[in-house]
Amino acid sequence: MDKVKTRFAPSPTGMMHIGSVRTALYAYLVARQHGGTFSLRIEDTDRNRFVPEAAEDIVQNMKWLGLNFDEQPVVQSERKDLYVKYAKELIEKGAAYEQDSAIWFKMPKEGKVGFVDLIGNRKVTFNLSDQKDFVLLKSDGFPTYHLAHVVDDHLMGTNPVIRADEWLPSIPKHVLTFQAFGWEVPQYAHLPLILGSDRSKLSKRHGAKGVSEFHQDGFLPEAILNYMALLGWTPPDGKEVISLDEMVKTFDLKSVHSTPAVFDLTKLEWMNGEYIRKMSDEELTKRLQEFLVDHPNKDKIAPLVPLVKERIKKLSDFIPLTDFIWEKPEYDVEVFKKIKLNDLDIKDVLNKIAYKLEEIKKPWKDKEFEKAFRQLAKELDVPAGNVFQLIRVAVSGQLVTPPLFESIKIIGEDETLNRVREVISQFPNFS
RNA sequence: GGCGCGUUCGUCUAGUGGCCUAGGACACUGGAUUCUCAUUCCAGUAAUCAGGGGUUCGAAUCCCCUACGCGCUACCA
Repeated sequence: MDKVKTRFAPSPTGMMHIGSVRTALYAYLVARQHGGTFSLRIEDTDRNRFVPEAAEDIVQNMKWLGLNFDEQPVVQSERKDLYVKYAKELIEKGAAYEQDSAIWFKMPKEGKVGFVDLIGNRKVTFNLSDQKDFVLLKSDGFPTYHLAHVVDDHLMGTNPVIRADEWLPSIPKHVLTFQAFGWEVPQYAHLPLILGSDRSKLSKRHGAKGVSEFHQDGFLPEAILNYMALLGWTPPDGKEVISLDEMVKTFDLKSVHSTPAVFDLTKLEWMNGEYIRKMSDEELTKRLQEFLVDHPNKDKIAPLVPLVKERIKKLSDFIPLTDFIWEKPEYDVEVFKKIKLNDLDIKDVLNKIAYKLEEIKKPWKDKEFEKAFRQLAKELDVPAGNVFQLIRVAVSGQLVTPPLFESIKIIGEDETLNRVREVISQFPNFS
């Protein structure tokens, strides 16, 4: 391939969709690995479906994902005159005609159009007898996708054209239009569709959200990119967790396959967790602070980061896991009842715990703390884990938390003791 | 209906005529570690390669047919 130039060309009819990330990514990778250019084109020629905020949403999400453009975005609605000019040129050339104040392309009725798709090296042939004339320029003066695609990609020098598989049936229109202008037909790569769990085209009803919603849910851009890349392509060495830079080196359009892939949120979550665990504590802290913009204690989270790192799959998981650190939890008797203490009285055990806590020398140390309560467990003839579990619930109100000793150190000796006492007074008999 | 594309474990996939009685990852199950959860580590369940015909000494891999799925069939993209 010589002078590679790719583009991502979404239409702003809604917020940027997760499925389009893969199209954008592949186009980006092809450009980068060939030292070519990558650009954005906003295809806003359908005024009925136009959503004003959508273009900005797309630009922001591409930025967040790190898929940077090499030039100013092309906005089709700003170059209406251009399409009118070219549509008229086709009339002059006898390839188009005007009817009902729209300009139509005249499709030949005989012959075939064939081309070879970069994906899967598929040779596809269409019989022109199945084709119909189609509109190039609508009566509102805006071009259809077909005209805009041919004009823009010729003018921009796009090669190869990377787009979704749903465009494949339109190939005869596009090839013939390029030829009518006397322009070279670019190479095409039609990417297989991304499907929902019911195997139909991925859409909102599958719970497939916009990119910015994944952002809000606490997904990392690198994990999203990595996961989406795997939908249709496997890195040569089979290693699935792979950075953008590595992808640029090893990606190959020819090894992308032509089979539609089902989007699997569970695997994306796993991938996100992999990236979180791989990060340094400092980096994770920074990312969490950026994510927790309105969190009142975001400046104090650093000591918690190593504690939660292995326990969160998404940045947002941090919140429910650490809420109890900052403020006294709401207690529920039922939660206490789940702890097995043989037939011992919960309140009785809590009193003993409070007593021990007062006894332990401050500042509390992990080992002494642990030793003290293992001994208490022995005295009570209860598994040590169950005693720790009681303390955990008394301190956090929850059965699942980050490691107890470290959490308590962050909460502080006084507050810990307060909470245990609070529980004792709040539930006189635990029944 | 017409045209087109596609079909390997539940999902993403490896595989381009013999290394495949089909390998990996996610998920799931069991076990080890453990103060809960998680992480980590081990082990396991799971595809007669959509079905049927060929070609070949030999096919998941090549050819044909059928079935099924999806896409397109707009002055939407």
